[in-house]
Amino acid sequence: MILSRNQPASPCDFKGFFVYSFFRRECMEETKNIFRFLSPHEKTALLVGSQSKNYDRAKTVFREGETPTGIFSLQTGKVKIFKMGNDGQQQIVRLAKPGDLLGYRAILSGEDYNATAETLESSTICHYRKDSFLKTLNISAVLKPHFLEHLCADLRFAEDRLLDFVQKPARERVAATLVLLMEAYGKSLKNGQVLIDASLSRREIAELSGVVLETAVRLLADFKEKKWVGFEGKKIIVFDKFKLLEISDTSAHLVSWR
Amino acid sequence: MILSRNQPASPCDFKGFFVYSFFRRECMEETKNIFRFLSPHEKTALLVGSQSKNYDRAKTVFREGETPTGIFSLQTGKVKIFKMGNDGQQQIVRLAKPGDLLGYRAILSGEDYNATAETLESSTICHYRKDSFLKTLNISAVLKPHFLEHLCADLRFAEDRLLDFVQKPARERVAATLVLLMEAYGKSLKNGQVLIDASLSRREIAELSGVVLETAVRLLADFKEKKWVGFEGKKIIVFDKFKLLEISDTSAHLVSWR
DNA sequence: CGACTGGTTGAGTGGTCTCAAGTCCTGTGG
DNA sequence: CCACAGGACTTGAGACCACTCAACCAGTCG
Repeated sequence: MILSRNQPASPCDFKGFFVYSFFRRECMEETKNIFRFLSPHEKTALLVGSQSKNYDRAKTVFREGETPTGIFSLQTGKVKIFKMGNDGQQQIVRLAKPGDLLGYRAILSGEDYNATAETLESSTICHYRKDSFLKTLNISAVLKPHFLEHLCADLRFAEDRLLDFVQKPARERVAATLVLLMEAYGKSLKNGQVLIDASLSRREIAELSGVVLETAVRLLADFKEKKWVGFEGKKIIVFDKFKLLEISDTSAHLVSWR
Repeated sequence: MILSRNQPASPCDFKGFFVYSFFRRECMEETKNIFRFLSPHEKTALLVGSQSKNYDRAKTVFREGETPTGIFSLQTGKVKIFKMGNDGQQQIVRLAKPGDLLGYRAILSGEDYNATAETLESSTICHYRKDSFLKTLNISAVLKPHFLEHLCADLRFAEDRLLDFVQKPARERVAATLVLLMEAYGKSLKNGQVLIDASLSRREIAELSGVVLETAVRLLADFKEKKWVGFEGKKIIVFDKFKLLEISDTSAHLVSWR
């Protein structure tokens, strides 16, 4: 039901086994994630009921408070995971790129989603059914260690970010956001420049940085004026990534605002 | 080596098996944590090299950047886990109470500690050796699912807190800290009052809240003037927990206070 | 053409920080 | 017993960063 919220059901859904098998292939052979290391037997278990689906830009994959029906794998495209503050202000907590899994925390803890996932551009996402996934998790030797490690990494990331948000002023947080975007979606160009290959609105950059829209606009304009970044349509090119790294790591109040 | 940093080695260490067996009992039979559900065989594996140790107040259990030698279990006492910002400002990321495990994330991810653990009062802490723990993790059927769930809970906690810190003003963050302290260390008194049974300095409350010392002082004085809390020596009594919950606007899980 | 969305810039406000000057408390040594 | 040092805590004054509010511009879509 979650799947059908944003997209009409695939026109092929009713055609039975042949199409079903087609979905299975999409959800396994084109995937870059951990599941490609599963044994044939485990793959079979996992793929029961799996479905691949296309989403337009700005479509909701799952929503905070909903009960999960399975786990998602981002095959192509980009997705943001955000939480809604009680004043309506969104805070992006994570970015996903192809190969990333989505919604596994809710499945593993048996809770409802505590964040919302929305596509940043048109994306292909695979959905593995909850029972199939949990069954595979139990019989597989690689899956539990993988998720243990992955959760550890997520936790470290979240706690590092916590520190950043508490202690860093807006300027450093926006610089840190650009660094984060380089890591997630960056493509290296000539002479050390990096293209952030994602079309993010100013509001989304603000929501990543934990600042208000106008502040993000002003700081980006300032970065541009200083020739650290440039704008190419809706995309950002980083001219001086070392400067951004320096700013984002510098402690509060030592930065001069020339 | 970490263990011997704060406390001299136990005078009984050299006495061989008998004392060794004594440590084992302390590290298992008096523990409240997940390990009590292990089978005898698994317990045996886990307890190889385990040691119980007493720490005075304000002693470091492990330090950010160090390489872990094992996993810790807090038997009695209280411990804070904090990260150091690059301006020297500390940020407390978690509080531990008896039964909690410490340092498992570093072990599970194979990284160095990325936070420091320090006792808030004199505590008894058990240390299980890394190799013993990892071996037990592999042979046990309950341990991996337990840690998966636990990491999920930690991650949820960290992301919820991230949102709080970004979006909430100082007043709400300090109120949220008091709610957090009630959940961690609260003891119910008559007429719905709650004693926060921990001697925290104003600085520590500030570090929990992500505000500066003076701001924490001012806001606590304000809460006291409004008769929401009172001070009993270095401990805090919450007179009106509903008011604090309202102010902090937190989605606290309203746990029962012992 | 107007409505609308996304972006930009200006002005003013206020919350939180810094700095500084105290006060209270506790332990120590004379 | 007092004197005193040093730490924790408290309070005041001022600065400043980031927020809100508001106006405006540039596209785009109907």
